[in-house]
Amino acid sequence: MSRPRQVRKSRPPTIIDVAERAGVSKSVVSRVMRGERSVSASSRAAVAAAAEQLGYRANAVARSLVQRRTYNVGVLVSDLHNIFFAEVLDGLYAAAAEKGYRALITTGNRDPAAEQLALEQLLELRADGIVLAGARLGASAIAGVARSVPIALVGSDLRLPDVDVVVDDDFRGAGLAVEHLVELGHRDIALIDGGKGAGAAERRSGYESAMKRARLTASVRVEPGDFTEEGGYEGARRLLRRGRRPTAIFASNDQSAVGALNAIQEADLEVPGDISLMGYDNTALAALRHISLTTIHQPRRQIGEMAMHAVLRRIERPGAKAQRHVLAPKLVVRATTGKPSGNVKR
Amino acid sequence: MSRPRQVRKSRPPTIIDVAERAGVSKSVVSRVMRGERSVSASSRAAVAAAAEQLGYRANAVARSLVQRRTYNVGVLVSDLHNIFFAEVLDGLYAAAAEKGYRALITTGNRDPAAEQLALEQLLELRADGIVLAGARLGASAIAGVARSVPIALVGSDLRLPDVDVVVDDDFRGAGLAVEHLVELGHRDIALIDGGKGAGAAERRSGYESAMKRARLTASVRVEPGDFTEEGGYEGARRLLRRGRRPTAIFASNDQSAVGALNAIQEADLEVPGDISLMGYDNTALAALRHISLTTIHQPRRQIGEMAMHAVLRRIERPGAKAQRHVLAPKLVVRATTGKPSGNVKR
DNA sequence: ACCCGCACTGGGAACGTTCCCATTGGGAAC
DNA sequence: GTTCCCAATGGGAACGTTCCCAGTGCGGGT
Repeated sequence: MSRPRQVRKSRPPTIIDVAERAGVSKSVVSRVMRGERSVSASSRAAVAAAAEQLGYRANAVARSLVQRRTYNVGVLVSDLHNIFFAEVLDGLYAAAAEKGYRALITTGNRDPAAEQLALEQLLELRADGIVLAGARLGASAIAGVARSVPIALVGSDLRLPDVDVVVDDDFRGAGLAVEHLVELGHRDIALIDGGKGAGAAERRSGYESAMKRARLTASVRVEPGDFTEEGGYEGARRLLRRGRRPTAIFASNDQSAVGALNAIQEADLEVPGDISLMGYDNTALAALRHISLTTIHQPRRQIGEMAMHAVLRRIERPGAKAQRHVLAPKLVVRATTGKPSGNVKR
Repeated sequence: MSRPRQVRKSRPPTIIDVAERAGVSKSVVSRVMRGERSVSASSRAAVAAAAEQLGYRANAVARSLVQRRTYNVGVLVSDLHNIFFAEVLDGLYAAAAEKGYRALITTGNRDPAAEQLALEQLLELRADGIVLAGARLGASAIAGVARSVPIALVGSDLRLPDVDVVVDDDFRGAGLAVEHLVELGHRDIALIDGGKGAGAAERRSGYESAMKRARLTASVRVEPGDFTEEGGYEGARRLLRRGRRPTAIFASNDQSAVGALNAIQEADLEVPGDISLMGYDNTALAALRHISLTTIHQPRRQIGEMAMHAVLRRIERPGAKAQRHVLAPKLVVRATTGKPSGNVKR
């Protein structure tokens, strides 16, 4: 009368195990799990009890297969080190959860080949939609994917058919920065450029255009940079060395503004006493009390939310057209900007 | 003779579509896709061509169902804003990719309930293993999950059966900090504590123990803090206000060190001329030229790699026992530490 | 007493793979 | 020329769900 030894490594319980234990058919279990009504109270209770006892957990893989959808939205982030994306991810997450989807994050670690691979994997996993945050992928690669799955872009302003794009209005943001400095009385405002970085071109032309509006075309100065601390440092050093030095520096992002801050202090100048300084992005860096940088805020969380909404909308209405969403930046005044000092002739 | 209008929205091609077009059976296609040999060169070519033409992409969902494994490792990160985890994720990713697994990141946004939910979802997705990075989940919740899937912890030093843990040796790291300061000649070394933060307790006792070894028990001073900039600021202010001020401050993490730096400068003291300052973690913050903080480096990337290896090992050898892995921290000397000034009596 | 409708239930097909087994044909070995 | 083996192939079952359709039984309206 020896019982058969249970040798097999126990598999997770299935809907059928639950059905047997509850004394109903698998259909009833399925209905209970999905919260359908038209199940008698007694069946419902029996199923709930059985599931609880067995530690049953729905198998999303099987469900996805039969439903031909996963309720997963893939998010491909170019760089998890970039604090900028953290808050965007918050928005993406929140928006996905609200509509019953999961966001799954992957990254290519700033390597285009790895990014391409990660994208491919998302496709194999049959993500219902994809958000590309700061992707370094080629336009053709993106366009190819866009034909088979709804896709939204954050942080890169490619204009492709069937691709949603969510961007901050960088042109306007740069304008806000210049206007703030002009209002304080600055006329000599230099820009430390962002090179090929995302949004750098828009920020540059926003700067130039605002300078023109303020009739300061003559004092426009664009110093090369690359969105890094090092680039900001070198750019500022060049600006301070040459002839008449500007009374204000507008760095294309916070990172390079911190580099510039360093160069300014090394030159024994005070901020904002001798020179005003602005950044862009309002990252955690700018908020540090020790730095306290006046900067332009992008509604990062909202950017994430909009991107997710765009994708979900096209998942649920396959015909819908992709759009371009532009969000408004905001000025954040902190301690690095002030009136120009009197000892500079005006 | 009207052809039937193709109404159905085109589904992604399956292995069967490819088989028909290539004129072989689905089995052959499957073998080609998996790179098995024992397929004739001609079949292989025909399949490759057909797949290419149709834009076929393997369906990971169906594969996972039949293989009863997904080759996904779920990574639950408590807080994507914490730059500390970015590099850990690099390591996790690299290690996973190397062994043919994918890492899927999710987060609970520092909310325990949301974390619990995210964990549940990972389980439903049938992740083959799970890494919890800085999780705020209860020990019992973790222990429960650990019975059904290999799991590794990073950043929280819970001792649970069947759970791998990877931690930096914080006790030793704090010792390194104190030893560095003692070597420079400091005797009055205060600690700004990390409260309940991860690793804070170990760092505190490491500090106390190292002070004792240096026969400086009498000058041990532990000032409350909480790993935030604000906490560091307030802590340093209290330290500077009271009686004899320390010649060196060791803040439990970089964030609070930056706060302390601010308080020190507000008090018109020079670093390291009047007072030396150390942090812990070697975050990007510490490396900023403008801050240039002497600190303790944790091998973050390696932490990630080890955690992933631990999980993969137990995925592939289900019997294997979980372990506790302790990694060695390293001293990084920058500009905020120096010899104590002469005008303080020794 | 009959029929209709409704609430509830159960069984089978399908989702797109992989895995296993059976079958085929041709070349090598004798 | 026969036998044997192996490379190559094809077909069916299985994975764990959902969805659809066909019952079943019971109550109420006529």
